[in-house]
Amino acid sequence: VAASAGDGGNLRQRLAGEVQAAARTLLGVLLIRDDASGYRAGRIVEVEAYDGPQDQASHARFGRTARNGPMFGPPGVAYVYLVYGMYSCLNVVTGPEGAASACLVRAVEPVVGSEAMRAARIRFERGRRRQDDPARHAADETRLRNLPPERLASGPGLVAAAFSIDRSLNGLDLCDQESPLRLEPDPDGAGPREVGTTARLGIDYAGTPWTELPWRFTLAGNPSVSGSSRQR
DNA sequence: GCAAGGATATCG
DNA sequence: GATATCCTTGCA
Repeated sequence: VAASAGDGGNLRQRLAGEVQAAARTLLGVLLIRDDASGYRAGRIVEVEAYDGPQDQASHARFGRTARNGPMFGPPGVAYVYLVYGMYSCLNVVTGPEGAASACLVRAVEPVVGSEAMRAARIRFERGRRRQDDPARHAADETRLRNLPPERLASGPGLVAAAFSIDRSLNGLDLCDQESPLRLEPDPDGAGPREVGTTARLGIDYAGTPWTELPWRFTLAGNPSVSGSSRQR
């Protein structure tokens, strides 16, 4: 990745450090989607840190594989993978090249284009089901049409659906202001804020101490943090 | 509590 | 090549 001028380069530099610091840096940063489905922007409010091959919760724990290649590359690049056969998850690669650390973007608070996000969620839900059950589709659409904006991207799979993210964006440079998916500083996010920390979710296989480390970071009290209805 | 769903890592 | 598992979600 070529060094780029301006904020993108600055952000990349801040992502190049320790993954926990990078995770805190990402909180409040704007995720921008600029494609044919409409401009969308949201504030990152929840991330998890994954710290390279020694971290037994990380995809890098088996070393470099066909899937996790971007994790070993330069910071500020997207690592997108498919989980549970149906949801894409967006990670921001962190640390110096070769470090294989990354942050999973778990929740985003919509700022601009929430209706485009809703439309993308509906498209995703339509395409998800193999059997075409019209009644089920109608129920899904009703649920999504009634969803409050702050719940449109309040989970890792939901972030991907709302921002039309799939593995075709794997390896994309998120710090390049020309990218159709990118990161930008939030001019309104510079104020005081409280960062919450908990253990990471969905990694029971990792064993101690990895399951217990407080490496999930949230903007405390933000309505778009995932699992407010089922907090762990 | 569990089904949906496909790629992945690992084993043979 | 087969199979257990997975950084999830929403409904029964």
